[in-house]
Amino acid sequence: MNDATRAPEGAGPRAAPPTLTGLTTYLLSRTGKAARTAFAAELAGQGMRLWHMAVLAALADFGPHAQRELSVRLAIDPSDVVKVVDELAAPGWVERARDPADRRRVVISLTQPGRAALDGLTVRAGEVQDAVLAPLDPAERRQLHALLARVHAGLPAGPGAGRGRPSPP
Amino acid sequence: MNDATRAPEGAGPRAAPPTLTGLTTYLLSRTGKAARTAFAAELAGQGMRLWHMAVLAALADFGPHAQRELSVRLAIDPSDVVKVVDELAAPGWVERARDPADRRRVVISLTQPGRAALDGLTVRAGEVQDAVLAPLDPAERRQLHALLARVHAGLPAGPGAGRGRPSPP
DNA sequence: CGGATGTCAGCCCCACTGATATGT
DNA sequence: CACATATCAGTGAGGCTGACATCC
Repeated sequence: MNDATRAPEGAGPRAAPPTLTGLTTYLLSRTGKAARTAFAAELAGQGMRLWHMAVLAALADFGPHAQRELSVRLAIDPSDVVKVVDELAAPGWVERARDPADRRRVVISLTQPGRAALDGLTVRAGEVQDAVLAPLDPAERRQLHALLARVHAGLPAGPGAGRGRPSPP
Repeated sequence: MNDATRAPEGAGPRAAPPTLTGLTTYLLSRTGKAARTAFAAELAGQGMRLWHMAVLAALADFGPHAQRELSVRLAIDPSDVVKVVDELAAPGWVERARDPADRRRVVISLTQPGRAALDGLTVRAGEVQDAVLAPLDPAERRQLHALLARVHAGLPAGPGAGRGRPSPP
């Protein structure tokens, strides 16, 4: 913002620009990406991806879902749900079954091994979180969590909702 | 975590799983992605991308950079710096010049139009941020910002740092 | 609605060129 | 000083992945 025409080589060449770090959304995006990447790497070691855990969590918390319900709840594209469920069904962590009441619907439900797997993943997630939030003490972590929860609750809707996607006529 | 084997379909089919929302890193990732996506959409309307603004900001805050310095500071791959600088140079927002002292180095500097463009983008970013942080009052926003700044400062390093990049011998 | 396929952007790795520094 | 070698900056091509659009 001033006449910083000098190149401050000795003044920290790897510091991020204040113009960016002054934006909370930038920090949000950066830290969020770091957290996501770190945990994705953790999952990759077990041949899994983030959506896999998300689906397991949704099934554990809310019981069986139709695939479309999963896509709505997790804000994931319906096209992509197929593969994720496929890959979760292969090791037997979820099961596809026809809804007895409405045989058109395919209901996905969590199996016991699936629940056990989710528990393991949750532990891993906690470890990664501990590393990411290392600079904060417990009280601050609770504070951060509470604030983020409110921001998260205020988010419009799924993935394409942040964009200019008004209700179609 | 408990015996939530009941399927509360009628209890909010678009609520996120508590197993996930209980993780601060999940909220971080989610809100961060929302912020990033929203602003990226804003920039897309002007034919720009996020890295464009990042480069402009780095140049404005710290003065001219060699491309490699940009790549280090912004944690962006050197290969990708080329295109970004290319696209910023096209409208005349930045200028390339060979360093006379070391002709390997190409020094990028911000032009006046570039600075003006950055100012405009900063305003847009503020608007998007205002929308994202709508649920929080000013004091809470400051709190959130301070916490995120500390987390951000504690992040390992650039892009490949989260992954398995041990120190070479 | 479930499912398959294709496109597009972002991120990253690698190989190549030219300039510089270093060693004999 | 000349020449060979190692090192580093910039550049381009390509691969992998996640998000989204389309069609059956």
